[in-house]
Amino acid sequence: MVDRSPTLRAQRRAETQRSIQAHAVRLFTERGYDATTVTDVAGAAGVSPMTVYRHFPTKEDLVLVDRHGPLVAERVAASPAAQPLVRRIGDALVDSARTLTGGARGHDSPEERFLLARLRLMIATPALRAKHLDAHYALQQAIVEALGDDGADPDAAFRTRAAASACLAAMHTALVRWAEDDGRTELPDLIAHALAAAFGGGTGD
Amino acid sequence: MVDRSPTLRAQRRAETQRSIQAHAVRLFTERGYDATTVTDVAGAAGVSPMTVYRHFPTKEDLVLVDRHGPLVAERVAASPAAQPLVRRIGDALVDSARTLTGGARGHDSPEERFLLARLRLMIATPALRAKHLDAHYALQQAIVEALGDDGADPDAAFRTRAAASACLAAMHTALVRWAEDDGRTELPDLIAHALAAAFGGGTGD
DNA sequence: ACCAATGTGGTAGTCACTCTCACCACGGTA
DNA sequence: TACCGTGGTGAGAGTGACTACCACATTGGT
Repeated sequence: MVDRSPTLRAQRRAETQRSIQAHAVRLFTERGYDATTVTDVAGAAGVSPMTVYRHFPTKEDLVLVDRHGPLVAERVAASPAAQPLVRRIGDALVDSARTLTGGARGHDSPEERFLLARLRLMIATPALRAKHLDAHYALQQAIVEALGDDGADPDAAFRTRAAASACLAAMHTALVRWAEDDGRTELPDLIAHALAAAFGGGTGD
Repeated sequence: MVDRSPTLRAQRRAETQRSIQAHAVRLFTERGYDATTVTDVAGAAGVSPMTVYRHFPTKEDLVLVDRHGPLVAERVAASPAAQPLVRRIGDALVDSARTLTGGARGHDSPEERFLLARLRLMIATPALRAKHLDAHYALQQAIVEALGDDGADPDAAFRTRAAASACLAAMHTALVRWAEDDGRTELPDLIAHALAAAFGGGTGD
């Protein structure tokens, strides 16, 4: 027999992980991030504080949004190499945001709303701001690798890194604005606007 | 009555503050940031842990470099308004770096070396990376205010913020490279290079 | 039915950081 | 000189994030 099943044990593990994060985000939005202890989260999820740390290395990771990486990397790699770097990266960021927020408004799946709740929590909570900025580091690395500027020429990697971090910073400005507007504005459009403001009018369609 | 004298009391306060930070930076560079406790720093400076927290709200603030703000703001405000935003901000960043690192090499004052030690510590220590990125937030705000885009048009402020954060992110890439190279490269030149990579060749002289 | 792997809980501990109370040197005033 | 108010400091207890070590139980393969 080929072991096709997700081993049922892994299923349980994934389920508790999902449960912990769901309860965490709920409590954070209800009481606030600082006012909620890890023990509270553990209690709400019906597990011990230990288990929380087994699944999420830090309290901040309970909110961290990590799905951008592969998506952005894929888009960047697929973008036409003739375009300037910031254009390629900028378009990838806008496209990814469009995908993650569900393209046009209308079909807000629960999963999608959960994603946006985490994102807004991350941006609106001062204690998480630094971590969120730091998270863009991983994204930057993913972009550099996707563009293949990683190995040979260190200067090419440096310049790619500079362009990527600049694009991500502009995007972050858009995220902050989006969180402040309480989501009334369309995130992809805001990102395109921020990129245009930083790199000139040609980046966001 | 306005108390005009430095009051000798304030002098003592400033002195202990200087002493605490000096011992902190020394211990951090010797043993590493994580391996040094606040109690260690307090002991080395001959004060109680309480006193450390009275002067520096967090352990991270013992290393934080805060002098860029006013300097960059001043340069940005003085730059010609005809230039595009990223050019004005970029030039201000390069000029400020040149000033803070002592222009040409040669006259490394003790104070200046201390500044650079803190800066390198800040960048090379993973635990401080997030804080350092977060510190650019204050810089970004200073730039927005210096450009006077703060009040009337919210969109102008947004675009300025996007441009400023993008410039700062590019600069941060240069800082990382500089720290990795152990200071062998000239910081202002690296910043100019990073800005050029992100915004096109016209930004760094 | 056995055994190893793995997810989990408990306890104790470290460290950053806060709060509260008391001390005392410094500052101006009588 | 004597007198207080202010402000920098110290000591202690306490909270919360996070870790290390050990024990227990369930799962998965033999």
